Amino acid sequence: MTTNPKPNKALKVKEESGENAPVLSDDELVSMSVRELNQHLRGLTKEEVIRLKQRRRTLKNRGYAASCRIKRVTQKEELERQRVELQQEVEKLARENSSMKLELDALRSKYEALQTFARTVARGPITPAKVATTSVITIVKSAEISSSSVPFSAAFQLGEDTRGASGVFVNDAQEPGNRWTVEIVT
Amino acid sequence: MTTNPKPNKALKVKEESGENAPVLSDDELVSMSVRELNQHLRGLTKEEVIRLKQRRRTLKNRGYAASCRIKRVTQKEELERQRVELQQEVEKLARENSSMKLELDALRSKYEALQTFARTVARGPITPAKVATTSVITIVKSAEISSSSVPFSAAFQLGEDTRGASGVFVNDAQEPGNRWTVEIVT
DNA sequence: TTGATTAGTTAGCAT
DNA sequence: ATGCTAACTAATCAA
Repeated sequence: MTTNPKPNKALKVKEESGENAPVLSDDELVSMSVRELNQHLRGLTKEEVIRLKQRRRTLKNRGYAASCRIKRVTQKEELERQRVELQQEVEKLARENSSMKLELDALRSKYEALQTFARTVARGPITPAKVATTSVITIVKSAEISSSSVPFSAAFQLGEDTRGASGVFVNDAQEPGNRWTVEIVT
Repeated sequence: MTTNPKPNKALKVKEESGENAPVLSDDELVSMSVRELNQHLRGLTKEEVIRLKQRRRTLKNRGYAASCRIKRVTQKEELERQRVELQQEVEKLARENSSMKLELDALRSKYEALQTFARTVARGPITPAKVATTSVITIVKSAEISSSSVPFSAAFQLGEDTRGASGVFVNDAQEPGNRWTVEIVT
């Protein structure tokens, strides 16, 4: 009764109407416009009209149910697709992340090594008597409210009593009135 | 016929059997074991047995259909939950990523500056020949949010091309990690 | 009226 | 026999 109710009912209607030659098939009936349907309804019993309309409604519902199922599985597939996509993105970002972490560590090591070297070198030539400490000062331009600041570093040698320092720094676009933030690293 | 076939059928069975006192309710029938069912089947017509078994099957199927739908929506909710979770993870990783990128850039700048300094120092002591201009630099300690800052001045000699400078400055309580704002007056 | 959705029914497959 | 699922039907809701 579930798999093939169409032929049964179709035959029923045909027999009962028994008037026009091309008796309505399910496809015809379901895809007919209301106007067309009314034309086919001429000369039919009230009961027959009702039955035909009901069959049409049932056929329509069958289609609605089918599209509803299709929609359901489509949405599910879409969700699964997104899940795979997001998982891949997570993996990609995680890879980038760990490689950057490595790069950062490596650079830190290089930096510290260079720092050690710089101290060693600076201690020699430049008046060994007064120089007691060497510091690296990071100067960050802060013209506005941070954000697009151009970091830039310079090195200074501090005086013996840590109350004086001299050094050399290089920067670009050095203009009067500019403001910088200085971080004394060591 | 779809919404309430149970009471009808249940009554039918009751009336037809008309033997045992507690006529089977749907709940009883569907939750009964096969052994129990067989006991209730004693003294019934073959047809009645078939009908009862069929009703039991239908009731079971009703439950199966319900659990099937529940499973369907549960899976869908689970997929959506995972989607949200993955999206959050992506955002988190992206944030970590960009902050590390910034850190990396800053460290690269520091590294290059230190490199420049190291070359300068290694080349020999500060060469007075290059100094062309003298500037006064005001350094203001800004440990917190300005306000109680202690201004303090120092003098620097700027390089001829304004791309290099060397000088001496004095400050109080010079500690590693402090932050300063440097204003180049001239 | 039309379309979408839910619950119940049946058929069919698999265990 | 039991459980699950697809398709269908009817009921119901919304536009």
